[in-house]
Amino acid sequence: MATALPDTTYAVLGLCAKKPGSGYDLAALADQSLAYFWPISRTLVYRELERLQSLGWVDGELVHQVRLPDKSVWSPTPEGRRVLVEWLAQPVGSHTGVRNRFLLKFFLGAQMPPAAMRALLDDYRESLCAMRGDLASVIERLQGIPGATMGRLSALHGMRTAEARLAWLDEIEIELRTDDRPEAHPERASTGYITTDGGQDAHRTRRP
Amino acid sequence: MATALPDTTYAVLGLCAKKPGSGYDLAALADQSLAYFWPISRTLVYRELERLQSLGWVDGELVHQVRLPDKSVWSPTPEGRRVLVEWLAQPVGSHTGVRNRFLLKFFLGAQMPPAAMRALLDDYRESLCAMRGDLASVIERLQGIPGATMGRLSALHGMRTAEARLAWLDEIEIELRTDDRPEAHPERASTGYITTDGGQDAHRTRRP
DNA sequence: AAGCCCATGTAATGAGTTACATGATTCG
DNA sequence: CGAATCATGTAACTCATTACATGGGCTT
Repeated sequence: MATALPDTTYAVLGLCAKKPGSGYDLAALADQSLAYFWPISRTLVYRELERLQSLGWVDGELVHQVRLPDKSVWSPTPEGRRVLVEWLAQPVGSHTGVRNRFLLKFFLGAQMPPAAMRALLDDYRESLCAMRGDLASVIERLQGIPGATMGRLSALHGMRTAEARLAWLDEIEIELRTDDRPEAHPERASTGYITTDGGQDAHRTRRP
Repeated sequence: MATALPDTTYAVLGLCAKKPGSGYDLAALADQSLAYFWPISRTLVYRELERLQSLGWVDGELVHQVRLPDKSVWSPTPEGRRVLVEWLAQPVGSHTGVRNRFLLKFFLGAQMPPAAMRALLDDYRESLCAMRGDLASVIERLQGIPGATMGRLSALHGMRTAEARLAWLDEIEIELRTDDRPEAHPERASTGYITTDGGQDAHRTRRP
């Protein structure tokens, strides 16, 4: 078997399976839907369509337009639909390489002056609130619209996540107010790393 | 101002600010801590150290060892500490390009036969349970360890997120059992996209 | 006249991964 | 004797982004 294709390839395939369209169309649609949890740039859409075509998974129908440029409307081939369903059915696994910029800063943030940490947390709270609000209005709008179920439930997933993280902010607020942060002096502190080896600093260089 | 450096550069800088060490050490530490929310491969650590050195943000002290290979122990320069704090203080923004492989499949999953959707959800639940369990034990172990506060709270962030998503699974279970999924027939259905334009399919090609 | 929309790309750059190379030491 | 650990890389590759190019039509 050849090297596994990137998820983005299947994402584009899935998009034109939902609704056939030009590369431009699909990119615009991706930007309004998948972008929340799987951003794809316009250029990449074209590249993936090229690949999908060479794999025989999509087929382009040239559509002439009078006041607009001609375009190719892409839809999946039967084979394309088959591999899409196959890919969808494969388990997702837990380590999906999720990157969280906030946590990165938060974890390293013991170095920060308290005021900066304050600002970081406030900023995070604000963006979570905004996200919750946005998603709430999306959900409300999609209520009862046939065929919008998956979109609405995806938005709900994001909203529940945002809510939980806001609750987390309240939860840690108490703990950080006690200002019990010994790691503010890095040279003397334990690393505080999330390890599974009993709390000792692992991978210490063995001394001769 | 030159192009912004990737967050990973600051991540490595932050690591050796927490605890100076060889590239090997830092990679191992990253693998036990940051890997949960910011994975960095070993090779990349070396490349970033090189860059950090050329920027004058870290300094390497050569340490001779008798039974082990010599190594360079990296620590941040005063300038390095300054830019680290500066970077930490910058707001994180909401759209951090978070990718969620599960949501990608879930959203496109209207195409799937119900059994495959079932499998996808069960799989997701299982990995969330595992994650919650792992993080719970991490948190318990870090209880009361001085200097482990940030690590513990980061783990708590992950646990709360996992809990909320498990609750989301329960929440949607009811809705999906009704089997009201008109988008199972893509050709006839609305796209169900998360848009902000009033629920109509946007970017339709204007007809002449 | 300026500027956006539709439509399709090219080119350059950069981030990140995986596989591989090397070589001493130490553990089972 | 083989495997793992410590230590530092090189090489090749791929995903993804950003900037740029082109050009007709429509809006203000």
